[in-house]
Amino acid sequence: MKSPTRRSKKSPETQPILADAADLPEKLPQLLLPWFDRHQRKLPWRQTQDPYAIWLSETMLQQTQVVTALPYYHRFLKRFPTVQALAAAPLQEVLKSWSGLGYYRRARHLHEAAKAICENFRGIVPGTAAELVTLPGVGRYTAGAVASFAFNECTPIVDCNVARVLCRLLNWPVDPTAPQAAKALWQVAHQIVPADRPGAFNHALMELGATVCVPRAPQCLICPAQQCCQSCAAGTQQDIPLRKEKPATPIVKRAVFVLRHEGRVLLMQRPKNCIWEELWEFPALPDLSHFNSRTGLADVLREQLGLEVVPDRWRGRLSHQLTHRAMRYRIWRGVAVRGIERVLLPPCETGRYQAWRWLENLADVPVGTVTHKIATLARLD
DNA sequence: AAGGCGGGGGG
DNA sequence: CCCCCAGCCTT
Repeated sequence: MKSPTRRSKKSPETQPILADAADLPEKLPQLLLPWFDRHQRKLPWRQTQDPYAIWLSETMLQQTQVVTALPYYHRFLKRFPTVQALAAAPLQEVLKSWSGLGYYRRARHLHEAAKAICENFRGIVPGTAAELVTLPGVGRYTAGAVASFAFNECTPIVDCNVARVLCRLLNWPVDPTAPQAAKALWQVAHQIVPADRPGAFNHALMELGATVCVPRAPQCLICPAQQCCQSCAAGTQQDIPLRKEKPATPIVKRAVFVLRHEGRVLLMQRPKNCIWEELWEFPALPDLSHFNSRTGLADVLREQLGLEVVPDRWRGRLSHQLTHRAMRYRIWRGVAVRGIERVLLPPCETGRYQAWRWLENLADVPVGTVTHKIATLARLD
C-alpha cells in the first residue's frame, strides 16, 4: 500500500480512506469537468436554475430512469409551475399527475414539502443541503443534488451511479448499498467534490456512471478517468460493485372486477399503509379460484360488494412484475343492475377499501399503471 | 440493519 | 419467464 504523498485540506481526520488515491481530489475534477462540458446530455433540468424544477426532477429520478421521468417532469411542471402552486393544490391532483410513475410516496412527500416551504421558508426553496434534508422526502442525496446544482454549494452526492464510479476508481469490491460501504463512499465523495463548480462535478460523476462507467461492460477505453481508475488497472471492473442476491418474489393472485353501470365504471380507493396507498383501482378480491362459473361470480359480488351483477362472457389475465412481488390478475367483467347507490367496501389485502365511485373517466382519480393496463384489456378506453 | 415502496427496459 | 435499475422512510 502506497503512503499518501499529499494530504487534502478537507476532512483530515477521514483522509486515510483515500490513502491509496490521495491525488483523486485534485485530478478527478480536472479530468471530468472538461469531459462533462463536451459530452453531457442536454436534459431539461440541467437547462434551468430554478431550484423547484431541479428538486422536482431529482425527486422523480429517484429509482426511476431518465426516459421514464421525462414526460412526467414536463407535465408536472406545467400543471404545478411553482412551489406555491404545488402547495395550494389538493393531494389527489398531485397524485393524478404522478399516476403511472410509481413510488407514490414521493408525490405525497413532495406535496408536504411544498407546504412546509411555504410555511417555514416563505415559499422559497431553501439553499443549503442542511435545510433541504429537513424536508419530507428529501434525503441526503436529493439535498446534495439541489444544493450543488441550484445553489452551487460545495456538497457531495452519492447515488448508485456515483457509488459505482467511486468503487471502481478505488477498486473496492463492496456492495455500495451496505451501510458501512455507503458511509465510506459519502466520505470519499465529500473529499473529492471541488469548491470550484461542485454542481458540475457532481453532474459529471453521475453522467460518467450513467453513460460510460455503466454496470455491465463499462467503456473504459473512452473513459476520461481511466488514468486514475484502480479497477481498470487491475482489470476488476466487471466484478465491481458487488451485488447482493435477491430474495424470491412472492406471487400475489387477485381477482379483478370491471363493473359497469350506464357508462360508468366502479373504482375503489385502496387503504393506507400498503402498496398503491390510497390510489384507486377496480375492486379486487383474493383469487381463490372458487368463482369459476358465472353464477358463482354473481354470488361473490352480491356478498362482497352488495351488487347485483350480470357477468360478461369475457375474461382476461394479466401479470405485473414488481420489485418485491409478482402480481397475477384474473379479470372479470359485468354490468351492475342493482345496488349501485350503496356499494359495500370489501377487504383489500391488509386493510379495507376506503371509498367507491362510479366513474366516467379513469383520469378523474389517481391510479397505478396496472389499473390502466386492466382498463385497456377490458376495452374501457 | 432490514424491509416496504412501482414501474420500465431488455434478454 | 428471467434479468437489470435504486432513494427515502419506517421499524
